[in-house]
Amino acid sequence: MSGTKRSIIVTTALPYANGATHLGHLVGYLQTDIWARFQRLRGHDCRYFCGDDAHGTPIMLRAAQDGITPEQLIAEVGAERRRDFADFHIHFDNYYTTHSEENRQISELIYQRLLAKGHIARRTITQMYDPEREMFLPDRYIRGTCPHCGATDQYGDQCEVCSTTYQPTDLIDPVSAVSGVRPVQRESEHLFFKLGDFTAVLRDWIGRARLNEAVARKLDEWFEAGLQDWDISRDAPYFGFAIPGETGKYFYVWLDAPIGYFASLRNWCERNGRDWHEFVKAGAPGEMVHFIGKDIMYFHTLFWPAMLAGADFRLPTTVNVHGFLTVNGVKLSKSRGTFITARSYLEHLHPEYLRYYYAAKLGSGVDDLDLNLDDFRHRVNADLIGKVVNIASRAAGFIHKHFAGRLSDRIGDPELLQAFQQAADELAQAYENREYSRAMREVMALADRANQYIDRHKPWALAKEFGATPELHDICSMALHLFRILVIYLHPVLPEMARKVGEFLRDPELRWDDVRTTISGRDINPFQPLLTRIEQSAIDAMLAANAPKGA
RNA sequence: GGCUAUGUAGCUCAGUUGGUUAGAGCGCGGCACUCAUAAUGCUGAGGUCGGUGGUUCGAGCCCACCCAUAGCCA
Repeated sequence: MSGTKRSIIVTTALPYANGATHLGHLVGYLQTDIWARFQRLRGHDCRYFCGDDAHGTPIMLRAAQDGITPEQLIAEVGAERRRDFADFHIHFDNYYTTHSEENRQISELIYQRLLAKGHIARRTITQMYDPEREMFLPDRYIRGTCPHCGATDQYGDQCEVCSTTYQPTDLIDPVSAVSGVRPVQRESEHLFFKLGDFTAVLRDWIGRARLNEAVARKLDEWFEAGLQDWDISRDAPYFGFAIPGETGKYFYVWLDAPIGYFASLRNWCERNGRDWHEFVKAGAPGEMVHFIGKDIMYFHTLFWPAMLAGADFRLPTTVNVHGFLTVNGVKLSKSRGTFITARSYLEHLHPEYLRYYYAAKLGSGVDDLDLNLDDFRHRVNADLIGKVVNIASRAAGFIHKHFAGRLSDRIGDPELLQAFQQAADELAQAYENREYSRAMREVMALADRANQYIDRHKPWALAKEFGATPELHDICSMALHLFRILVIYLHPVLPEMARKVGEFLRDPELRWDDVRTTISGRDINPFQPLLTRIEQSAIDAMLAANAPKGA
């Protein structure tokens, strides 16, 4: 146990319950899972909550298109998500859904508190309406000609050709993407959350939240522009929660989505005999850490903390923002074959390859992460198989052949052992600060030193010349001590490998502080291959499975 | 269009408050070794740091403009 025991709630942005999990999704979940596993290995209470973001117009329309109910759609997608995440060894303490009774209750509670304190305004707005489907249309469901550059078939909010932003009413020849008819303008009364009421509260919170510098700069821009009211209602038909005291009005999906973190937590508490208030009440002692992508900063750094403050809940400890994934330098795109689904990856490649590769490239910033598939193969093969696993592979044979599987009770090179142990603090700091790429570099530098140690002492030559000498015993045992420490350092990233190594060394825990001890004199099990190389053919097969149809 | 970021060897990335010949890993060449999942060790060749112009005794690191890329504009 390192220092005081911390109580930490972590979340990753809830995935929207339509469409398959892809490798872009995994950046956030793996970043979070590694952080949460690290905290647990250190002995802290760290609980990871997530779930499906299940509401909104896209899900309603997608279900209608598939001829099923929204409930059926989100159940199917939810089952897939759980499998995908579990197969990547992402461990949630609870994976729930925003379409739940807990979420309804908390959403209503927060809304009513905001309403009672005068933070809700009403205003009539004009929106595009599809007269055939009898529904208001979100901007992205209106297509038309860009008023700025004249490009045809553009979305209702922004032109993909000239990137101008505009209102859907500005489009030339607008068409409903749902029915194909020309939408009409129609008035409707909407409810607004008065975000500006929380300007001082938010500024104060941001000063304490240890946000990334780039994130803080972006926030400054938003503050300078002034915080505007947020439209939190949508008219029927809508798949979501009805707003209490209103007729035909529903909470906008983004209102109840972050509340889903609390719903997931509450559901877990109810099943584990805990009171969820102890985690979320104003002034609650523990930490609450959100991991999100850079596209949804506004929701998590302004709307969400303001809602919490207005409804007398605790505020987040911090919000960690990551960038987007590119594959071979281009963004995920079905037509370019870079939209690689989690499932297709798992059918051809081991999940821990990707966990390691992402870790090797993730820093604390908002930079995008490139999955370069050639680099991926070379890097994983060189680091994980060539360097790390190889250490055990080259030492274990001697231990079993000459020493009946028992390690020496002497330490071959105390100074080197100490150097490995002393890396713990720096590596812990790197994990804590989400500088995983730094941590991986340091671990691989240590792995190099372990291989150099073996080369310098040439156990194969000693065995050939002198047989089973104490020196041979010490050298090979030493290599395994070093290997064990490396695996502990990699444990948050490679939990399955750590488990296998725990069995191999008959040392099942392999927690962070175990680097301080050794397994001198212990009997170990025969060495089994822990991880095999990435073959180009596996990558080719995965790419073929995601290739655009007809290409 | 505005804003916030990013742009460093073939690839992926580090580069602390501006200061001697710009670093790492992978890949590539050479040598050694053969215990190991052809893995390992030693060694070498590759960048003038997106572009232009400034500030400074001195800039990858500051300023201006430009180009490319990403996200946001609720």
